[in-house]
Amino acid sequence: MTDATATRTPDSRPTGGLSAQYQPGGVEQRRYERWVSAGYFTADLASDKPPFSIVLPPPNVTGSLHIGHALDHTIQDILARLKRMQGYEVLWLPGMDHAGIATQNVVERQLAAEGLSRHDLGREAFVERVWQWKAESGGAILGQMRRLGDSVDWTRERFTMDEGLSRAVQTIFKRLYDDQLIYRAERIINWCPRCLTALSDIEVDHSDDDGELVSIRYGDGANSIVVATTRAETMLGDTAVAVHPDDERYRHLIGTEVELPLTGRRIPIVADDQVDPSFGTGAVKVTPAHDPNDFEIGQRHDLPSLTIMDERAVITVPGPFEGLDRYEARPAIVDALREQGRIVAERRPYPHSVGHCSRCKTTVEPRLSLQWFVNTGPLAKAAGDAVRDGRVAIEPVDLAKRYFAWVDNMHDWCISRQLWWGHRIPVWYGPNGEVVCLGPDDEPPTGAGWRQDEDVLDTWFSSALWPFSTMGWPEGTADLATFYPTSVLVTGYDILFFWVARMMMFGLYAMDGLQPFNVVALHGMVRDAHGKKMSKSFGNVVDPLDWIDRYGADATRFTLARGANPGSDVPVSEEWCQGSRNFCNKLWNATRFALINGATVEGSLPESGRLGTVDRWILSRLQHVIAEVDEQFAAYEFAKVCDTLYHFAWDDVCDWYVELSKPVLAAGGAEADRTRRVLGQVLDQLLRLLHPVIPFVTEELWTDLTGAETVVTASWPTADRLRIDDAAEEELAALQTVVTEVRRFRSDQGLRPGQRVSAALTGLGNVGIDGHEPLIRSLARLDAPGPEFTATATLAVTGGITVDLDTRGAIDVAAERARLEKDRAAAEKEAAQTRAKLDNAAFVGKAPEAVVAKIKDRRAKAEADLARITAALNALPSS
RNA sequence: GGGCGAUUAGCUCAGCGGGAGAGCGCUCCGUUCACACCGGAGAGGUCACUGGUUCGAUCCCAGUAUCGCCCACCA
Repeated sequence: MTDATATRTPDSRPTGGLSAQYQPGGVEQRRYERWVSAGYFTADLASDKPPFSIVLPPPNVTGSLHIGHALDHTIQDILARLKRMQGYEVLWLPGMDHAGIATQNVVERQLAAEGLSRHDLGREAFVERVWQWKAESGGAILGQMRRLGDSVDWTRERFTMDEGLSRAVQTIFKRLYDDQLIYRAERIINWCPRCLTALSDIEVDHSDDDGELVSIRYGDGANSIVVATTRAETMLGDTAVAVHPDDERYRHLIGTEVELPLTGRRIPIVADDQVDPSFGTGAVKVTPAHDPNDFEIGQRHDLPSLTIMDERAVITVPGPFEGLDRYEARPAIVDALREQGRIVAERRPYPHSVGHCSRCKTTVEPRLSLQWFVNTGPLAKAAGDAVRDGRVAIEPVDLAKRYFAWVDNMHDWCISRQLWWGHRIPVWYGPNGEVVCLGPDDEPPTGAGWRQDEDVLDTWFSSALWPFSTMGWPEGTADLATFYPTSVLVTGYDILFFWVARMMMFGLYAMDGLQPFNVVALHGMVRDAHGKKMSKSFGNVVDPLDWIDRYGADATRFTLARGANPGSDVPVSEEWCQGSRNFCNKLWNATRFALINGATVEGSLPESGRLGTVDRWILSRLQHVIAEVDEQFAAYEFAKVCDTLYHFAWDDVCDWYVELSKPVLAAGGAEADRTRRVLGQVLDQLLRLLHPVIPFVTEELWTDLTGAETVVTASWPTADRLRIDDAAEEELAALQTVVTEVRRFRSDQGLRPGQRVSAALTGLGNVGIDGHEPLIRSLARLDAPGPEFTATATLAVTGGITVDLDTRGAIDVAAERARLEKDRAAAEKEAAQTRAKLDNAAFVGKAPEAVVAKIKDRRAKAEADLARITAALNALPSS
């Protein structure tokens, strides 16, 4: 012991004698650096262990890790550390995402603060600037991961814009292009007039906004028709009015033309099934260039598409509205129409669903535009089938429904973005309309007039390759051969569509049908103590570093893991984090106690036959806990793992086993030696079990306890059936009941804990704990009856055990009577209930035998209790 | 407009066909030599509502109400 302590600072040592409190700060930093330098986290390709691999969902290089990342990383680290201990060769591959639009926005905002725009810098200089920013921001994120304790393989760190990953992007782009799964087309896409780029469908958030529904008369006299719209400004681009073919009101107008107000243009009235006759007037204005529905109608009827706004949603139609923004144009046009008497009805407010850019919240403008798309049909089919046929399991299974709903109804994916930060589309256009898609090793065409496509790819395009691009694809690397498919993907359900589905599509496509992961373990979002979403505006955001600074990484991790039920959101609060900190401290002190008292892991564990009940009991409990925790881990039930270990550590080990061991250790001798060995064993195993969740404090304690190098690579405990001891567990349960009953009596009687009371215990032999009378006396603070012993109170404990106490007038008879009467009422109720059940022939006839037997036991116990309590009541002196 | 989920102690949540649980909070007692980031004892719930199935329902089924989430091109 003294040898081991010599090299440590006193206040970070459990046995240092100074600190009764665990100080995480220094320990965590020191331990982490040692783990990394020792190479514990580096996956070894030469290993003959079975592989276990996880790729870290790459955080965006924008900004820093938030508490949601901390949850995501904690869960992955738990799995990585668990599997490492279970004998797998673990690869947990870290990295970051360039996060195209998000990062570009951040840097553009910085530039704006300097009064510059990206155009002032030019493309090359701007991209250079983003790289600089990435260097700073990325470094901060890596630092945070170290603070959390992430056991990632730093030698394999990747970035989505790395050389290698860029090759992967270009390779798969070309392959998809050659397979005609990528195409360029003019389509209605979601356009953000602020970010000035196209967006995919899932980058648009819909919300109900207040608008105005105006009804406008097109044409004059008998041939006029009234249309309703929330977007009056788009009427400048109308090229038709559509009605339902069966609508009697308008049948006579189909095929005729009306004059479009304010424009002097005449537009046709067409019949289309898509029109709902019951909505509004049953007549729809058709603006093919600015509405996805209208675009489809336009296609069916061969209507022209008139683009009336530029990329900033400013009206470009020559005339009085030219130069007006869409929101300025709307009232201006309504006013103009009103002047002409064409507004026949207005409804305001009129709430309707409007799409917003998920990045900047600007209202999206549907826009006809030439973009690149992925033909998702065959890819999505494969992605759905892989889950349907069980090759990929989604945990929890409920969320698979959402997954299917998405992949089975997927639209083509718009992948081009009018940004500068990202993977440039590897397509070149020639002077005579040539289009060439280049692979990574192809030389760009030379000669006058050739130019590369200006656009970059959706950031999720490269993310979709992450599980294999990070391992060296398209080269056939050893990493791929060993670690692909990855074992499990851990991520939040919020990016099931953004990322998971797309990794499935591209993984199956690029890796010849091999899925990117075998299991998708989805967790929820971190929320505040009242289940509310965390948001900056609400002021309830938790910074994980703040908690790590004040309570330690272990406490932060435990708090998150403790709330992580599969698929459900995780509420956290500072109070709970304090509770987790307290738990770590409890372990610290329990181990300190053990070390002070000479607990050891040396030598073999004595056979059960040589151990006392208490030792056999705690070892038996330990086996149950190991088995439970294994099951819970296998089901990704991290909250339950934490709960199981928390209660075993605190209740069984600290509150009972340590207390019960004190008199044994104090007595010394061979039994004390055996208990020192058992105590060492229990803590050894407990600390291993806890290590995946709280790696730092367990490392510190375990290495002290065992003298071994590290718990990181220690073996995972296995449950030993032979140590399960039902008899010992029953005996301990009885012992605990006796002690608790006496304590309750003392508390009810207002007897101070220090006040000695002599008592006679009888009936302990009924449950085989007569040998433990000294222990019971010690825990319940009961003296042996002396020569002048007089029983003044009788405690009837379950199981036929009686405690006669000599309280010498200290007893409050009225209180004791009240207490006993309460107990009697409870016993009576229980007796009556069980009796009624057993008297019910239907129950006895139909219920399973075990249930009936259980009820019989309960009745017998209740009746025995009743008899004893009644006797005790009768024995009470009349007050 | 579809789909999914939730409703259990003051708060946040487990549980789930046969005796209502945890953490935190609350009350009382405590300077017992691992720990006051502690120990001991306790209070607190007709398990949303209404029906049904069953010997038996917090748990299964149907409906109702409230809340939440996801998806959606109804002008």
